[in-house]
Amino acid sequence: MAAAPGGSAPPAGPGPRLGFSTADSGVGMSGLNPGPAVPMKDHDAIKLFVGQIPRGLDEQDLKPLFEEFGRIYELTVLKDRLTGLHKGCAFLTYCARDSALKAQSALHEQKTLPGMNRPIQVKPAASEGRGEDRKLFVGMLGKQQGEEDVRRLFQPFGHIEECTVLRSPDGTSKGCAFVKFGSQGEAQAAIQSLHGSRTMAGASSSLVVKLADTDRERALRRMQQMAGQLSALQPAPLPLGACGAYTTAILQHQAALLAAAQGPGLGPVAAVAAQMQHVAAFSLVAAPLLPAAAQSPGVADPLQQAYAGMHHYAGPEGCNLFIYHLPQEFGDAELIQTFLPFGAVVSAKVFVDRATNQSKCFGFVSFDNPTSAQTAIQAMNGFQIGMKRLKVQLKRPKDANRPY
DNA sequence: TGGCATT
Repeated sequence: MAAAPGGSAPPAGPGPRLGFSTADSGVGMSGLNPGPAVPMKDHDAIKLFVGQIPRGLDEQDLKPLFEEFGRIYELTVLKDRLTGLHKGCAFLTYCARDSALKAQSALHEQKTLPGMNRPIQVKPAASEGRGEDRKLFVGMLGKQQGEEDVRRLFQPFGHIEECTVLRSPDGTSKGCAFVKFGSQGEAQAAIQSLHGSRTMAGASSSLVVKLADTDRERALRRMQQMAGQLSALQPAPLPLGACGAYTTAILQHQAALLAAAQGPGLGPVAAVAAQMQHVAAFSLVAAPLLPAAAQSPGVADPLQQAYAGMHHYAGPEGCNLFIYHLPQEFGDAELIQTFLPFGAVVSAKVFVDRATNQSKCFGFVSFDNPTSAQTAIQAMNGFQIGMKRLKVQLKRPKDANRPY
């Protein structure tokens, strides 16, 4: 009855939104233009949670208490979704951020409403987050796009508190950025409208707009990355393991080839031995570093130097291979292991379909010198695995003309 | 026939 919204509202003009909805989520459409009939709120407005409200008070009763601090944009008493019972609390958004701050400092724990045992609570709603819920990670940007370009893109959705394009030490963009909005609603609106909506010039896929990692997620990601790099650098026990069969077959094949290439006098056994030494030498570099990594992952140490090679990707032209017809189950680590015997692998990447997480059965391997690349082509091009034969050739340069 | 990234 008193619940009828607008029942006693002023007949004309933009009045505050006094609702009785069972709003229980901070996510709303309030970031979008509410239209001419309702007041505008600032982009950096804060949604307040109001607690310790007597059950007898509805929006109209509460309005005078809060209006004292500024114009109200929205005031909603929370009701139980099923029973419709007053839950003793409300969400309150002022048009101006400043009003919310004033109301909070004047009211929070400062007075107790009639019939209540505890003082009123006025504080930012949990949905406002601590900043994490308003901060976006933006991926698949063009490398030439700077902060201003990103701002232009996100400006329509609200007040941008901070905008940072991630860059390598040399200043080149990593193709991603962080954008922090004034409110969670604005951030959500940007995600809805922009994620996947377009492909920026120079990007390989459509724009990514999502919530940024929390600190905890970031720490987890770090650990996973480190684990991945360790497993890639650490050759699996050769006769065993998930890809043992492949590795063994490949080594035998390589042994035969090398034996032929090196002429008489050096048989297959010696060739295999030479490769094992190569692999062993690699292990000697990696293995002693493992305990250090486990104990103090944050310390800058030789481990980071050992990995440094994996961070600068492109070898010069002639060092990069394109490999097609990889087994479906081949990942980066298997690719590295497969090509490690031919030289120092600077990077190896199997391409994965983003939607399905399945390998696309092709990838790239970069060596630190062209001779290793050529040796790898000679040894591995046409190498049969199951029904398929690997195609191993120099990667086509970016600007190469594409034959149909 | 790449470099899909997390201050």
